[in-house]
Amino acid sequence: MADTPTPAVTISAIAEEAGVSAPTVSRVLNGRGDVAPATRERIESLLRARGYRRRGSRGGEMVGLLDLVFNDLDSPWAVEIIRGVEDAAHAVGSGIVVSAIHRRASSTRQWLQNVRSRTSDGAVLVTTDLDSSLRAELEDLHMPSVVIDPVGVPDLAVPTIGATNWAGGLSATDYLISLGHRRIAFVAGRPELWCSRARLDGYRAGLETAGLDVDDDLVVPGEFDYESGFRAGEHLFGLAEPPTAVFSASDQMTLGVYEALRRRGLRVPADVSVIGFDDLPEARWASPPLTTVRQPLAEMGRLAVRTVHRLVGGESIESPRVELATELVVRDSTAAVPGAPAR
Amino acid sequence: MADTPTPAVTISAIAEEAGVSAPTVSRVLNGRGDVAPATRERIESLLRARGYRRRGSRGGEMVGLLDLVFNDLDSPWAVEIIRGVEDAAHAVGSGIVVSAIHRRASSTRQWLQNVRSRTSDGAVLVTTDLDSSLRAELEDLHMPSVVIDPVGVPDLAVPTIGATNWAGGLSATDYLISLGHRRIAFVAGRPELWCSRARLDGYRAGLETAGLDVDDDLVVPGEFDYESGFRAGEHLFGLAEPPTAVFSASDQMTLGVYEALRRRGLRVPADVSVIGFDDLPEARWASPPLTTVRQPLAEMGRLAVRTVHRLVGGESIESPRVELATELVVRDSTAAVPGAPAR
DNA sequence: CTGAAAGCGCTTACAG
DNA sequence: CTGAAAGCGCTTACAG
Repeated sequence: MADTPTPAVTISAIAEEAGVSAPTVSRVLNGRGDVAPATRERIESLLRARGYRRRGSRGGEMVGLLDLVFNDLDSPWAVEIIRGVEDAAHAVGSGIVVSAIHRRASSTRQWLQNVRSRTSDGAVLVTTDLDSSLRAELEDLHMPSVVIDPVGVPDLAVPTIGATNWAGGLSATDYLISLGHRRIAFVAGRPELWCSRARLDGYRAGLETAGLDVDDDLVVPGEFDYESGFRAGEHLFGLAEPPTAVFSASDQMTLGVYEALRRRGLRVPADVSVIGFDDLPEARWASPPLTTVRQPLAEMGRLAVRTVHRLVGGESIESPRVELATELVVRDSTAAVPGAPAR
Repeated sequence: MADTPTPAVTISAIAEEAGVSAPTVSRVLNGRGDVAPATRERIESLLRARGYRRRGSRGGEMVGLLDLVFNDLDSPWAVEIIRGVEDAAHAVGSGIVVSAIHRRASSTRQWLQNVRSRTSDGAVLVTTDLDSSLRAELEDLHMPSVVIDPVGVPDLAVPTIGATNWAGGLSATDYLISLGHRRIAFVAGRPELWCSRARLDGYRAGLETAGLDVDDDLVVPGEFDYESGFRAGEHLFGLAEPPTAVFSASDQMTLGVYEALRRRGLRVPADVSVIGFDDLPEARWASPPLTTVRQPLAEMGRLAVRTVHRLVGGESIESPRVELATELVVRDSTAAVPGAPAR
């Protein structure tokens, strides 16, 4: 996607290639109705193929705009990323255009049209699942772009930025073990995403390294959201032999676990220790404040901007994927395993 | 700020007025060094006064970009507003450029420069305190703009959108009274902001209407953030005669109150009822889920976009300020006052 | 439906 | 330091 600065794609270049005059191409671009369907077709595909972008009078100059694209904006990490991206973009004098691909088919077209016409210098995509047709359309825009991917899709042709999910899973589990816990449950994330798998594997590795068996009853599915965390908590503490600690693959699920525990009259951390993943602001404000594995989302955003910027400047990127370190943040939701008192 | 579409401010118009040639103005605009200081000065002030904006070849056409400006992005309502603004902007085919005025003097200049050069069609400002010099500079940009103001500064020359803070304060208090509470504390917000005053007055009105005295010991200062809420909670429940209910002027402070109560071993809502203000996502995920006064932030964002759009189109706005209704959202942090048992 | 011509807003050498 | 001239990318009547 990071094509080297090719000889300016202008309207007249396209016109020549299509065997028409410049005004005709202009008409197509501006959606005027009076163009023969066949001609329009030919010109449109050429426009796409060559990655035509409006540039006004001043040549190939940068326009000082970066697109920041989310699948949708409800994700609780959205702001964290926006903050990092805004910060880094500001530092290089760029503005960021944030948008969400609202997943109605019709508006995707409209959205692409908008992106195309604002001709920003590059794009940062934040997305757990870009479907492949959309991906192709994005390529047609010929914008240098990088994907921030807190959840890990390591198979793109585009540079990707993630976090060390496996190591995060390991460190949380290690910590719980160091506190004396032996029955440690894991609430997993959306199973189709790589990061879920990596966090789970980190958890398993932690147990195995300590010589503990992985008890499949203590590994419960989740969807990353509050509700599934709540259900997981209900299930786990309905068990004949409940865990003494719960590690969940997202902070949101952990908040659901809190609520399940509260309803059963169990206390964090006196009765049960709990660890989350992400370190969203809500982790700090939970009661008790939540021990969690921090994902450096803002930093990932900053790196993404620096990376697109290098692509815009024609540099090539050495590694197609880089993962930033996660870090265990210990707060008040974890404690040594309760002595041995029957609960 | 909403000037009617005047006869195109072009480089040559400015040149003529300044008594120089167009290339000279162009040089000033592009920050070339080779312009006499006096000339540059004259041209710059003319540029500002006329509200010059780069437009490329296609005339006064709209560019499909709206600036969305925050003081900074840590405010927990930022995303809510972004979501509403993005949604409405998307609907009219605009992109939104999100930025934060990082409050270092130097970068404000830089930021204004960026805003000027991207020539968006209008601006939505979200801000609790714009200092007046910045306000003046913003006016120089000659962009139609509206202020979203969850905290209420009703003295601007710009259309403002807020929420019914007083009514919200009243409804929360009423509800607590209806539950049988008589000792109801209020944790106030930043005292210099109008909204804080309005919420406090709503609380007072609620008590007075019910024939209850306002006990000044139960009105404690806060700053809207978690920490001040925590301190307020510590204070309130260190009192000889603590309240049976606490209403705070923000959800964040309420989460601080939760933590203060938890540390004292008091339960929500069995021992103490608690109400917040804002209805941020964290309210739903608190444990127990928080009863709170909802501020329709996304809706305020949508309305802001519709309003700038009308200004861009040259329409005039009937009311300089509109307040959207707040709404009490009852969840699990409130209950009838505990019978009479000594605690 | 399409092109030749004129025009617009801006910028870039070039000369002084 | 500044302007006259040429040029660039694009669009707008106008004619056919």
